[in-house]
Amino acid sequence: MKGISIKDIAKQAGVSPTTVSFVLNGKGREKRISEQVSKKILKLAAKLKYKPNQLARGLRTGKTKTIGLIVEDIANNFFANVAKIVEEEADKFGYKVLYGSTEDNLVKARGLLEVLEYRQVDGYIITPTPNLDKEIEMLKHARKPMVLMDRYLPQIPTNYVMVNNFQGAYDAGEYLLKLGYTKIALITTTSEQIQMKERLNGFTAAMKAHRASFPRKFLKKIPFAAAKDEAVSQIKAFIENNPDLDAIFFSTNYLGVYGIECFKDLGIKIGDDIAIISFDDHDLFRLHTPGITCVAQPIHDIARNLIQVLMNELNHNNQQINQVVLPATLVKRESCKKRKKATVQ
Amino acid sequence: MKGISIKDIAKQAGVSPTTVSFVLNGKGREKRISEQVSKKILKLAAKLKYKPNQLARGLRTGKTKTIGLIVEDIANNFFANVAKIVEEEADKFGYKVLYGSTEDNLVKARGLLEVLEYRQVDGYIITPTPNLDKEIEMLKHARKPMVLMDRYLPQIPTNYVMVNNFQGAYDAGEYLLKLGYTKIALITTTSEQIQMKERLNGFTAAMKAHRASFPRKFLKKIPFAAAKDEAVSQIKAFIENNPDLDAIFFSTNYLGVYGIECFKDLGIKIGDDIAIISFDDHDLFRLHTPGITCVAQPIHDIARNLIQVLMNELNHNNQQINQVVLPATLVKRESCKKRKKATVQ
DNA sequence: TGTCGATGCTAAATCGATTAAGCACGTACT
DNA sequence: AGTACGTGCTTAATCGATTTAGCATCGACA
Repeated sequence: MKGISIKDIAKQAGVSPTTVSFVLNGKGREKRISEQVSKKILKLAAKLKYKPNQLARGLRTGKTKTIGLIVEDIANNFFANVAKIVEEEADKFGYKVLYGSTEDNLVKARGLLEVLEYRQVDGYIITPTPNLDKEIEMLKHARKPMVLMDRYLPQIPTNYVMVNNFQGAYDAGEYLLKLGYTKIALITTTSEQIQMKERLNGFTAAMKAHRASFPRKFLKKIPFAAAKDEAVSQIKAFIENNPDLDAIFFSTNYLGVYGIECFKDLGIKIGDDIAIISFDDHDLFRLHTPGITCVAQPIHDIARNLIQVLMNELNHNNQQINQVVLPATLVKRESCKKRKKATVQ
Repeated sequence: MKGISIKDIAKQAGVSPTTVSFVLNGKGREKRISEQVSKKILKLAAKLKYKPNQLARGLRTGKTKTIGLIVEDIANNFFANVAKIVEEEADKFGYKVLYGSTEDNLVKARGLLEVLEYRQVDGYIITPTPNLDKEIEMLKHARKPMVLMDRYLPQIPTNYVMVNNFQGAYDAGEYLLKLGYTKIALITTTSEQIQMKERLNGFTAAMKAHRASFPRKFLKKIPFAAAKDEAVSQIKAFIENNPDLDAIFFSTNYLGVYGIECFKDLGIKIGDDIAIISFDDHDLFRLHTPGITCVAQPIHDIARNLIQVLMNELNHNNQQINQVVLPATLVKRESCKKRKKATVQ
């Protein structure tokens, strides 16, 4: 039942556990263990299928080779995809991943951080919830390797990897204008988090840059905490109260999904009756008829950079801060068509 | 930098580490530690923000309170959703989850199992890849708490939690027949895994039960290893070569997604020109226009049962085998309409 | 003959918790 | 007075690996 330990090998080889440890850690030469003894130990280890107990090793070395991944929702398309690549990339460096979803809830995030600390993870990849500042500050102060994703905390300089939210939203806004749309709404959340602010800013900037009007009433904020049904009915009401709209930009994937649901229920034809763009890509957007134009995040790059930045911290413990901002890509599909009269060239 | 240990508390409280351990483990009464001392220790622990080192605890007790979750693909809708609930449920029992994706690849699965063993996970939730029999057998032999999901290995009696694939596929087939479709194809994979076989069997059984014809040429198997583009083009070719088809049942979610893509490319109208049903539900299916009828798996129930079965093993180490088969639900949407002449009542 | 250095290995402490065994003291009971 | 028992705590071993310090042995060399 119990596993083979270094002691078992030592006994069978007629040497001390120390020697076994040296050899199995590749320090045979350095520690001047003879070739014969080394070979014997290596053979025995293979024969007995020795598996080093990572708990014992971790206890002694202080390194668990584990990283904690805190996402908003592992069942969400975007986070699930990032999680997958993160796991693959971490594996290349010999690290395993413990994950958890916060639902963007501060209490859950605190709980996760606490558990990860208990478990002595070596580093953290964190999607911060609102008001997580204190906890992040503490991790930073404790010099724990850490990198934020999807958003950052403006008050605290830390490593992060994100998409360029401003540019993505700007491109979306500009694209709609160039196609000739003039009455464009932005549907976003009430969340005060930086990524949402930047999407709002990017969109507004595009409107300004092209001297397009963006009246207050064309900005709809859905309470972040709203359950799905509530959100859908608010979006429906907004659409019905603004029949003159010709385009809508949804600032995040689930709002886009809700939006599609609303149009479906209301019998409004996307692409013909109204143009839409959503932040984030999704199978649903690609395969929907009509296809939904979107601002896609570079998921592979995000995940790879997350691990790269974290490994940098883990290995060199340098205090240089890495802030990676990756470009968003506007993926054009049929939900936005060229209007007859373009107002902007 | 270093954390507070039981020794630090002991020193400050002027007692031995043993006493501290007893109190913090709630064994104060049982071990006859006085109220005063208990209180003092509890206060100190709170004040110093003591976090027990799970490595040390695990090393001593042999329990890591960690479970390994091996899925086919964490980025896949179905697995991501299960993973989320698994994490939540495990958390209720104080367990954390280490995950990994196999891509249904034997070598990757072996690697994951090895790493999980190194890390001394207490139990396993496994989506077995083909030919993983030997490894599962070994885990079983070592009496490791384990439960399989999504599929099982017919040769090895183990715990598992699955949807009723036969019934799900049967219901789908029968439903199409009752709607009046007569030329129904099944698109599945070449995978020989049990869940796929049972879906095929269920579908065929429905055809037989209603004396409907199901010619060989209406069964299309897409090589499991096929990349997405290859799979899509094979499905396209199949559809074009069988213009007389009036309905198709896709045996798994990604095939259904590919199918939708094909129909979109080919300009065939789902619901009007052809009826389709897919196994597994998906946002995409719900929000597609027309909505895609599907055989939904009870994701919450699956995840809850997985944890329940595993906790049972972990706590009682009983050798009773738990095999849970949960009902699939046919979710009716617009991709299947009633034909004028029904051939079956 | 004595010292020095290299060679090849080992003893023992350590990481932080758990836990079996037991010690010292006080009280009660015969 | 002596025994027994209950109370309240401690000592020390243990889990399995890593790592520092150092012990023999041998040959070379003065």
